[in-house]
Amino acid sequence: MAGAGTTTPRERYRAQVRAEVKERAWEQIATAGASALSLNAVAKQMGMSGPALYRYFASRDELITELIRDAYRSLAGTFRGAASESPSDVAALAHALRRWALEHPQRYFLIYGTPVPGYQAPEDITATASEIMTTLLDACAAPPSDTTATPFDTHLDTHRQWANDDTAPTAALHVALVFWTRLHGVLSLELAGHFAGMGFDPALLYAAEVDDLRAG
Amino acid sequence: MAGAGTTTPRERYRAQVRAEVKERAWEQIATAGASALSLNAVAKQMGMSGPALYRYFASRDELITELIRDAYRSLAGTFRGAASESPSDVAALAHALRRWALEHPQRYFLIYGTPVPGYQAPEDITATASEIMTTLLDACAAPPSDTTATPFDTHLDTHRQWANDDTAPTAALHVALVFWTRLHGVLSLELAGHFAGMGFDPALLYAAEVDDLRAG
DNA sequence: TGTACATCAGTGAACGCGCGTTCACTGATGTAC
DNA sequence: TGTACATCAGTGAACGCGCGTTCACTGATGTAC
Repeated sequence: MAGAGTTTPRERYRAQVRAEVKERAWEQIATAGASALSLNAVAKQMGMSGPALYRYFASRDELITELIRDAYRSLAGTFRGAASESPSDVAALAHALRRWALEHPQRYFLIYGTPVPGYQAPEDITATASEIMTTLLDACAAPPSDTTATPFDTHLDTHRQWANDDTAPTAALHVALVFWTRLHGVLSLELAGHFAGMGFDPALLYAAEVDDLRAG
Repeated sequence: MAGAGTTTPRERYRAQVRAEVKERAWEQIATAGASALSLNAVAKQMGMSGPALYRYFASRDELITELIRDAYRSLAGTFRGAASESPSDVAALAHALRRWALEHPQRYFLIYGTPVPGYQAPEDITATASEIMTTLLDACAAPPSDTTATPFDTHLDTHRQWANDDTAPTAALHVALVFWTRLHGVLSLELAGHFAGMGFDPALLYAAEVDDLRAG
């Protein structure tokens, strides 16, 4: 009966408390920004004393790193789900990305927001990050159409370390990159509120950019 | 001789100290992030006591707001300069933007980085922000070519509050917007370090996106 | 040119605060026989 | 089923820290006559 998947009640309890700590931490980040995240405040909100949390996280830094890890995993999961549901469908990935970003703006900003100088993500996180990129690249593998190669395309062709896939067509690399930068451009301005009061519908701009990915 | 432009030695001194405070503040932001900015630390670095700075700034918040104001003004100035040097040249604006962003990443992030929840910029700052947009729109006024209007174009045509210019062609609105979102997409990922180790040259990707603005 | 006064820059002490984190301890939960 | 022990969650006190900000004060700089 005993196996790797077995969990004792205590283990279950620990996991539960850890999860609640993270939840409250996200709430706090949403309210006051990531830099204002405080273990003591989280503890208070859970009706516990500050030091109690040190049973669950070694330090404030570990908690934040864990949140970043979760954010990446959450996006990777969303991408994986969308890709398996609609294979080779770049637009499906694009809309999954937008839905995810609007649903979890704090997660989005923790990943793509202002970097904190000197912070270096642990290896497993960068691994998740590149899994995300791989999923995207796979979806772009079927090139949209035969367009003539631009100078940047020829550059990309010989600078493709980032794609763990030597066989990917150059056009796919390019599409994956502009997918990333263009959609991120719309999303980050939208989420940061820079479109507030401008009048147009960001969703339509986003959709227009998605359409352009094929044509571009 | 006495006029609005006259400055007493004391006024000049005040302006000088204020400027140095801001300079040190930018350094501190570059080193540890905007949220770590502290009046006391700035004072110490200037060889002064903490309370001394209250002669020059009413509060820490006022200093930060002033930095944001300066950042916007700096970008607006850069844009104005580029636009007057090369009128109607969107690519010139694009490269001015990139140069500015690479030269002042902290300023860039203070404007376009993760927003602090609840912060509302004072009116004169939003005015500078829209001056920036106006400069951009002007440069886009000469539409690149006669392309067929997309659904988003027709949407934009009736949702153009943001353009203080009812006469701007719809195509110009669209170009200005994607100028903004696409270039911001590349820049913010680049400055945040998300291209690190990927191997390709961000400058070429940026240039390719600039080229696409005409074609798109 | 010299004196009397007002202005203002900067200091040091002090306030209250919340933070991260350590530590010795209590009490509850689980384990072994 | 009951007892003896080990494990572990959580507490409260304490530490040192740096923060923003106020206040009474000193000393230098500028102004008026």
